[in-house]
Amino acid sequence: MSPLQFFKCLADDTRLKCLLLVSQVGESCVCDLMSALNLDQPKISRHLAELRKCTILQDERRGKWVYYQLHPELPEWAKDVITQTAEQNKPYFDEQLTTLTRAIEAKNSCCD
Amino acid sequence: MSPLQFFKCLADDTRLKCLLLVSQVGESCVCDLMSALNLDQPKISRHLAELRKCTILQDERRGKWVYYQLHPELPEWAKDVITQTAEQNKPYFDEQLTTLTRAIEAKNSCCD
DNA sequence: GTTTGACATATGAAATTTCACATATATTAT
DNA sequence: ATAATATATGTGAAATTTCATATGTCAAAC
Repeated sequence: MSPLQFFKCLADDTRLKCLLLVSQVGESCVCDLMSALNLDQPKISRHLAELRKCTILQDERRGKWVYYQLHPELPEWAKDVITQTAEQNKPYFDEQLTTLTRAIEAKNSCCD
Repeated sequence: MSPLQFFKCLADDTRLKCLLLVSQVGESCVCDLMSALNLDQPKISRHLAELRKCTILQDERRGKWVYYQLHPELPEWAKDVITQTAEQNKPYFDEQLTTLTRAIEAKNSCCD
């Protein structure tokens, strides 16, 4: 993966937030990202597809749900960029992270 | 500077290469970047202006020439992203770096 | 003060990206 | 087999970004 392609993927608000959220919580299903970001389903899905095609995220179907996580073969430098960005820019996605974490913990997420 | 704005700036081939080159050689004038990247003047200039407006690069006029360097107030995480990317993706801009370095060393750059 | 060289910016066209909406697919439940 | 839920994708329009060309600005040389 070229650095240009990588940064193009990070250059969109929806994709960047999805990526930072997933990197912080480990994995997330589409519906939880939907409600955390308060966006409609096709929009989330399309952006996740782009991250998937670039081998930045990996998807895994479990029953009706699809879970996304950082792709295990993502180069180290790219992983570092993502985690560094997440750690140092909490205000950018803090609100969404709180919503997402709360949903996961309370098991009141869509995936019950 | 928001991470989104930052990554949007890196999401263009010309800007990313300019940035990686400048980060590797310390500073560079516009004309040397022009010849290293083999691009016309307005194109380079416009992209440098964007990096300048985002406080990623800093410009400094010295006589007829304008020199660009990483902005000293760039947040650490952002500096790290740039240097990490540069170190781990040499093939992406190696050819241009060689040309640029050679021009600077030989003092046969435009700025004699 | 006119010219020359280095760089910046204005402008509209072209290319790219994003979007909303409709529709398709996959899995589970009935 | 049908329905319901979760997710993916096709499509053309809208928004954004990039580009080429022309022109503007600034500093040094004459």
